[in-house]
Amino acid sequence: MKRNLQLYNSLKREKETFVPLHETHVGMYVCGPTVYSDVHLGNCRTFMSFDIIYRYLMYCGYKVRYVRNITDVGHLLDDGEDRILKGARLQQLEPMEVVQKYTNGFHDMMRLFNTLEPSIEPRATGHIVEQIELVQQIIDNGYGYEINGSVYFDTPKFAAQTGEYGKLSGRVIEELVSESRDNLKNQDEKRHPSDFAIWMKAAPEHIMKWNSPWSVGFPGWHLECSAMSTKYLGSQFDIHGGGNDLKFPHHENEIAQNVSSCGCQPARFWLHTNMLLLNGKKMSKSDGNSISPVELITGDSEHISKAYSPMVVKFFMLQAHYSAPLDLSDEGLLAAEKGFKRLMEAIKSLNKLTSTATTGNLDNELKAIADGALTEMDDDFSTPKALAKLFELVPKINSLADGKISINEVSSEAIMYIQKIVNDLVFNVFGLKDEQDGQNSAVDGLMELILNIRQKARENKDWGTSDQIRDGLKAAGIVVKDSKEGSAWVYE
RNA sequence: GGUCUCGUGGCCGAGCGGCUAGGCAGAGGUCUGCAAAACCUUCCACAGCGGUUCGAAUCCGCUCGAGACCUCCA
Repeated sequence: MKRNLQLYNSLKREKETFVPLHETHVGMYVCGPTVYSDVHLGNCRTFMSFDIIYRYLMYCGYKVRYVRNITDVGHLLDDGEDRILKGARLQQLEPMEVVQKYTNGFHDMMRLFNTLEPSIEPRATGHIVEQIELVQQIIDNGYGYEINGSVYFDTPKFAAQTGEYGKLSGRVIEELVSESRDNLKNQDEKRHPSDFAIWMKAAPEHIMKWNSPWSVGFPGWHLECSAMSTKYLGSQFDIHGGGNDLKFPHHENEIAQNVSSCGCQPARFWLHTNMLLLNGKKMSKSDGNSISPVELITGDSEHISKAYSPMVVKFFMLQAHYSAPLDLSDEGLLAAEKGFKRLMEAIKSLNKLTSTATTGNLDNELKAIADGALTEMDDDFSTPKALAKLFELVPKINSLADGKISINEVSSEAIMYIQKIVNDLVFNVFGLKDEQDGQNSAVDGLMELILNIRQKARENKDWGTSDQIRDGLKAAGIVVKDSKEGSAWVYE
C-alpha cells in the first residue's frame, strides 16, 4: 500500500515527503536507553512513539529494519563516572549485572506497553571493535587527534571544512562553551572546548575497558550510535529518532562522526519526540515531581488517585502528537481511561455488525471517516487526529449496534471495509489491546448463565431478583448494561 | 546569560489565513420497571496589547507567562 507520508524532519525544520532510499525497505535507528536504572516514563513515551511509527511504516507496506541500541558503556555522569559503573558501585553488582537487570526491566516495561521488539537491539559493549575502527577512520581523515591515550574529535576543524556542525541543533561553534563531562575532567587535554572525546583512556581502577591502538580505555558515548547504525543500516539510512534532548550534543556529534568518517549524512530524516511533563513541570526526582512507569500502573504515587493500566497510559499518550510536550496529570489519565473504554466498546460492537445490504447511503460517509484516520497518520503520524476520526465513528457504530440507525443503511462491503481499517489501526498500528479480553471462557459462560437468570426475572417483573443480581455484580466489579438486544457486561 | 519552542474553553489536547477537531467533565432530552450504558441536542476558547490582511487562534512586533536545550537526562 503506497501512501504519501509527510514527516517533520528536524534536520531541515520542515515537513517533507517521505521517500525511502530503497523503494520497499526502510532503515530506522532510534537511540535506546542507558541501562543503569529503571526506565524513565518519558523514555517510554519516546519508544512508544517510535513503535507506532515502526508499525505504521510496516502497515504502509515497507519492510522496516528497526535498530534500537542498548547503551551499556561510555555514557558518563557529571563527575566523569560511567553511568553503568556508578550503578554497579552503588548496588555492589558487576557492571554487566547492572546492565542485565535494567535491560530486563526495560524489556518487561516495553512488553507491558505492547510495543514490538526492534529488529536489532545492539549493545555498545558488543561493538567495541567497530567503534575502534571508526575512531581510526576519523583520525585518518584528519578530524581526530590523540593526547595521552585519549582521542578527541576536532570540532572546529570539522565545522570549518564541512560546514556541517550545528545544523541539527541550530548552534554556532563560536558560541559553544563545552563542558561535556569527559572534557571537564580532561580540560587541559583538549584543543578546543567544543571538542569531544571519542576514545577515553581508562584510569587503572576503571572496570570496563578494552585494548585499543591508543590506550586501554573505552569509547565515547556518541560513538556507539554512529558505529552501530552504520554497521546495521549502512552509512546512509532513512530515519534516525530519539528524544529531543538528545539533539545536542549527542545527535550533533553523531552526525559529525559519520560525516567525518564516511563523508555523508547518516540519516535523511531526523525525528525527535518531545518531553513528557508531570503537572506542567519537567519530571525531576530531586524535587519530587516524578513518577515511574511502575508507579503509574500500580497506582503507588502521590500524583495519581488510582492505578492506570498500561493501555490507558498508552492511549493517553496517543492523544498528543509525539513532537509536542505532553502534560501528564491524574485528570488527564482519568479522561483517557473513559475514552479508551468507550473506544474499545465501540470496536467490539463494530466487529459484531453484519449487513446483508449491497449498497447503503451511509457507506461513503463512514468510509470517508475511516480513510480520514489513515490520512491523518500519513501526516507525520498524527495519532491525536487519527483518534479523533475514530471517535467520529463511535456514535455511528453505537447507533447501528442498537438499531437506532438501520443496519441496512450500510452495505456489508462498507462494514467490512471499516472493520478492517479500524482494527488494523487500533490494534496493529497503535498496538492497543482490549484489556477486557483474555478472560477465560469459564467467566464468559458464568456471566451468560447469570444474565439469563436475571433476564427471566425481568421478564417476570421480579425486580427484586433482577436488582439483586445487578447490585451484586456491581459490588464484584462488573457492570451490567441493558439494551433492547439484551444485557451485556463489562468490568468496571 | 545564549539558542529555541510554546501559551486554545472546567481539564487534556488538535488546529499551519476564511469552513466541526476529538476525549473527559457540565446542562437538557430520548430510551429504560428503576439505574447504568447508549443515542440526540447543548454551554464554555483561542494570554495581553498593537500591526499586516477583505478576513487571524493561525502571519509580524512588543509585553507577560511556561517549558526545553546549552551540563547527564527521552
